[in-house]
Amino acid sequence: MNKLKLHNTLGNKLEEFIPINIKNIRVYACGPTVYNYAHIGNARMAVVNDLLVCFLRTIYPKVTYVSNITDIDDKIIAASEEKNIPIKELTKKFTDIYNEDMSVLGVSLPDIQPKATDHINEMIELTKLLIQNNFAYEKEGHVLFDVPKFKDYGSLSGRNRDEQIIGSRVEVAPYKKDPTDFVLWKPSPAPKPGWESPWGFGRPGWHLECSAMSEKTLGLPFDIHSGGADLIFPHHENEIAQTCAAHNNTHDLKSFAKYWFHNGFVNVEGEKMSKSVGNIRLVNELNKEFKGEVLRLTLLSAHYRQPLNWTRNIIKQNSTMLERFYRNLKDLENIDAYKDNDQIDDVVIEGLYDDLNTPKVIAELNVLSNQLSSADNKMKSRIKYNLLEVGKIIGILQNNPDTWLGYGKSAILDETTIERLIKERNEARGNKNFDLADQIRDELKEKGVEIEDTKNGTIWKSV
RNA sequence: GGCUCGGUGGCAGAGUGGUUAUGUAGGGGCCUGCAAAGCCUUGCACAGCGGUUCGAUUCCGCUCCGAGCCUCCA
Repeated sequence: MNKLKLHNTLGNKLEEFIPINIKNIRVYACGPTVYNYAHIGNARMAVVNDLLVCFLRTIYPKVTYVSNITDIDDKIIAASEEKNIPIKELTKKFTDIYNEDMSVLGVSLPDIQPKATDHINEMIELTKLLIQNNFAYEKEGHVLFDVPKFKDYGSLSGRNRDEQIIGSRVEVAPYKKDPTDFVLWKPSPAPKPGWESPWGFGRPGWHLECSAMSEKTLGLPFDIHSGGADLIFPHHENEIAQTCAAHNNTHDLKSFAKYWFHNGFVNVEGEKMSKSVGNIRLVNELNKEFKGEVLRLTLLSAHYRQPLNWTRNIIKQNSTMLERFYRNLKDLENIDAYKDNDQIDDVVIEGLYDDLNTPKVIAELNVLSNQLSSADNKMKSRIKYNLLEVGKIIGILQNNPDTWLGYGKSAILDETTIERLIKERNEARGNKNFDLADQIRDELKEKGVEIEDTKNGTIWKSV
C-alpha cells in the first residue's frame, strides 16, 4: 500500500502525510492579490495545489480546499488610483479573470474562495485577542505584533531574529518596538479605504487575513497550508506567529497547520520574472497562443519544488509529448480502457505518492506509450486505462482525441470540399499522377488542412 | 552578511552506492510514390578537487558557479 509523502517546510523534510481527520482533509492555499492579470508563476501555484487536492481526493473521501482572494492591499490601492477605477470594480474584474484563466489550465475552483474584505471583523477580533494575550501592542494608530515575545519565531523559514536584524536592509519604522515587529492593523487616512476599529479608522496588515480566513473556513488545526516559496518568509512565518499566539499555543506551531507545502519559482528564459526586466508571462496571453492543457503539462514537467525555467522550447517539447499521447488514445479508440483490478499500475502512481513527483509519473506514461507497438489487446486496454486515469489526476488527456488533434474540423474549408479534394488526390495517386496529388496536398496545407495517408485511408486535420 | 535550494547528456528533467530513466532535438534504417504519422536503431551525462568504500553521479568535506528569501512578490 502506497503512503503519501510530502515535503513539510515546517521541519524541512519529507514526511508521511497523516490526516488530522481522515473524513475531511483540509487544505488552505494563499491565493492571488487581484490587481492585475495572473502570471505563469501564479498559475504554477494554482496548478500544483489543484493537483495536490485532486490527488488527495483519490485517497480520502473528502477534501475541503480553500484558497483566498486578497482584495485589499497597498498594490491594489495604487492600481486603483493609477487606473482611476474603484477598488471593488478592479478586484472583481481581476478575480473573474483569474478564475477564468485558471479554468483554462484545468484548475477547479476551490471549495471556498474567501475574500479578505469579507473578513475584516474576524481580523479585528484576532487582533484583539493578540493584544489581550500580550503579543501585540498599539502605537501611533498601528497595532504591531511583538515578535520578541514569540520565542519560536523563525522556525518555519529557519532563521533567527538576531541574524535577521543584522542583515536587514530596510529602515525600521519609528513606531516599532523591535525591528522585526510587523503590522497587524494600520491607519488608513481618507481617501484610502478602511474600516472602523478599536484603534481608529484603518486597514489590516497583509498577513492577518490568511490567519483569519483559514481559521474561519477550516477550523484549527488544519492539514496543509500552501503557497509560493516566497511566502515562507515573512508571510507564513507571521501567520504562524499570529494564529498560535492568539490561541496561546506558542509552544505548538502545528496547532495552526500541520504541513506546510511550498512550490518553487518560475523563471523566464533563465531570468527572474519581474516587471523591471519586462519578462512577465501572463496566463491570459499564453492562453491565446497555447492550449491550456499544454501549459498545464509544462508546469508539471518539473517537480513542484524545483525552479521551473519557462521557455518556448519546453512548451514545444511538452506540446509534442501531449500530442503523442493523444495519438496513442486515438489509436486506442476501439479498445476499452480496462484493467482487472481497476488500479493504476503501481510503478506509475507511486511517483505521485512520493511528494508529487510528476516528472516521474509522466516518464512512466511514456514508458507505457512505448510499449504500445508490441502490445496485445489486453495490454493495450491496460495502457489506455493508465493514460486516462493518471491523466484525470494530473489534469491531462481528458479531451476527445479527434477534437484535440483537430481531426475532421476546419475553420476555413467546409468538409465536403475537403473530402472532394482528398478524393481527387487519391484518384490522381491511383493514376500515378503524383504531381497533381502533391499539388492538391499543398493546396490543402495552405488552407490549414493537413492530410495523413493511413492504412485505413486518408484522414485530415486542421493545424 | 545570514538562511535556504540547486549544478545530470544539444535542450528539458527524474533517479540511484554497483545494472536502460523518460521526453525532445540529432544520426542511421524500415514503412510510404513522396509527405505526415508510426516502427527499429544509435551518439552524447552526472561542475571541480579531495575523502569514505571492493565500488560513487548517488554519502561526507572543500572549492567554484547559479537561484531564491532576508523589502512588495506565486
